[in-house]
Amino acid sequence: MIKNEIKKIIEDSIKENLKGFKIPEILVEYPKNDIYGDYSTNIALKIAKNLNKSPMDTAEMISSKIKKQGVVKEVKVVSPGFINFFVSEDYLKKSLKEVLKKKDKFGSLKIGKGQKVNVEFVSANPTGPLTLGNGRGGFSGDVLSNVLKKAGYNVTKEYYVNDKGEQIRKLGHSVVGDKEAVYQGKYIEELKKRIKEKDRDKAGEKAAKIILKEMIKESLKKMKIRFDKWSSEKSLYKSKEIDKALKILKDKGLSYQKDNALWFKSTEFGDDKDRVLIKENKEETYLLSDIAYLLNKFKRGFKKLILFWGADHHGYVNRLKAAAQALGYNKEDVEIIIFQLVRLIRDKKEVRMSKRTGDYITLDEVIDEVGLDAARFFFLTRDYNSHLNFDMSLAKEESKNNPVYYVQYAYARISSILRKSKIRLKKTDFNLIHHKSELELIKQVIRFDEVIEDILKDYSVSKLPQYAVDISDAFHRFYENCKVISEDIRVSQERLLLVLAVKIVLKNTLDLMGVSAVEKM
RNA sequence: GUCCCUAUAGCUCAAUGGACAGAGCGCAGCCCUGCGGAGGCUGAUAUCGAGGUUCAACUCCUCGUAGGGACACCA
Repeated sequence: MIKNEIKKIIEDSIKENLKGFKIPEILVEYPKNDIYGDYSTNIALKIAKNLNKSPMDTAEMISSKIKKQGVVKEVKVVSPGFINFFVSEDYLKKSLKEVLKKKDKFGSLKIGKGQKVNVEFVSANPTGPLTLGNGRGGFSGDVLSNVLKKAGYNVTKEYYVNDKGEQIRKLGHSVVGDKEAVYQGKYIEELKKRIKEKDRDKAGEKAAKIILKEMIKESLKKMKIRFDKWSSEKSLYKSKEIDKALKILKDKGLSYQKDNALWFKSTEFGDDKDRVLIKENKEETYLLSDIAYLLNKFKRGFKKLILFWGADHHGYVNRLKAAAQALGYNKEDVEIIIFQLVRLIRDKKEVRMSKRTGDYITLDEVIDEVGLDAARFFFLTRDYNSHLNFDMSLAKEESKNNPVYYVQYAYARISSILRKSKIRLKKTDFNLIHHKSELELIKQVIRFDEVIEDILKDYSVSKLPQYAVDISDAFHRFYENCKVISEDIRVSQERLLLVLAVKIVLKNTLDLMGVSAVEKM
């Protein structure tokens, strides 16, 4: 990985110049403008003050000890103190050969060291069809899991089913159709026809099962999301794990009785108020089962728990983190990713998505209308913090003219070229590659593993579609400038190998995103 | 009232505190005697407001303004 090699070079130089100096995190970035080279660092600007030197002098000092060999072709110090690196062409070509050698293994990292990670996402209550919000969390969780696997983690994708309690009871009311009915919509009408139970609780349970099996699981299939593990709230009661969790809290003195209810002293761990575990009516709260579930996950050996929650659950974060600490685990090992909700616009008006009013568009409908690839790409491109507006008409319009097609078109073009060529591809040192657009393309190709590493830092899967667009962009430009298949067999052969490398990496990227790589379109 | 998120081009979104703020759609043009024109190339248009921190602020802090969400013995 070139980025890390450069980091090492900088580190070595600083060590050589300043024995015993405590080096802060060295940041290596891609300069926006290529006159500033391929990689750049601001380290001199960062440490100059501590050294009582000017940033320029510091930068000069660091760069003077860097030899122009191997990866580094040129080092330039630029005001106010940046050190810019130009990567040697030979090194680029060497890295390109590595891509061709490793094929789809390129980009696989060992950072995870096989550590067990649990990623929980969607986990929608079985009370209705999946919504756009579930789509956002679902695609993000799925793709992050793929990236973690690629980085060497042992990942379990998990769905937690709340098949017990208040929501199910409300569902029961709705199916039976009494005064306390809350859910509406076509699916409730369907359920009413199918479920003859007069007992609300039984009706609710039956309905939940049907919804989970026939609606949610079917939607997930459509979304191409496969969970490794399904956990159920009810089973936590059956297995007595609820009691075990309760006992731990009691033994640690972290629960107490008040107003005929049992409370959890979550304030001891930074929550703003204590929370109820067992209500006055002797019923357990969801928090209690969530605590038991947390314990269950840790007991299964996961070192890290990642959860995808919609912004409406934000207030719940401190509670769960408090619970983790109460059980004796680190709150840092519970990573809760909050994504902002999706607003749906139809006919220029906002459509409130609510299972309770029956006024919503299901995820299924959206996928059917815009296509899975476009839907995935659309959701993945947005940052978790963006409050995105999903305009149905726009989405349909864009589905024909979407960045995803730009990427897929690049892939189809590549496939077409490779199909067309009859030249046998042999090993090469790429001595005939020198055009700017060729070199730019190589730089994009070999950057793939750096993208994976970057995503691990903040779990932002949106870097993936961005990268897919970047590499497609570089390819299309290369295509305009350089004819791949020509009379010159030697040039053709080298370019074909470059195209093959692009194909390998692009396929890899699309696979991680769960977007199909099509040979023809 | 308290807490969280957001405000960037006409629209939808990018930009680990960095060097002239990037894409797509839309708009004004140009490019097929060349492997897929679903492409390439030009151009126009943007950081909500006021202070502050910093060598450097779309990014961090404070105060506003506007929008979304959360504040239960609901999940």
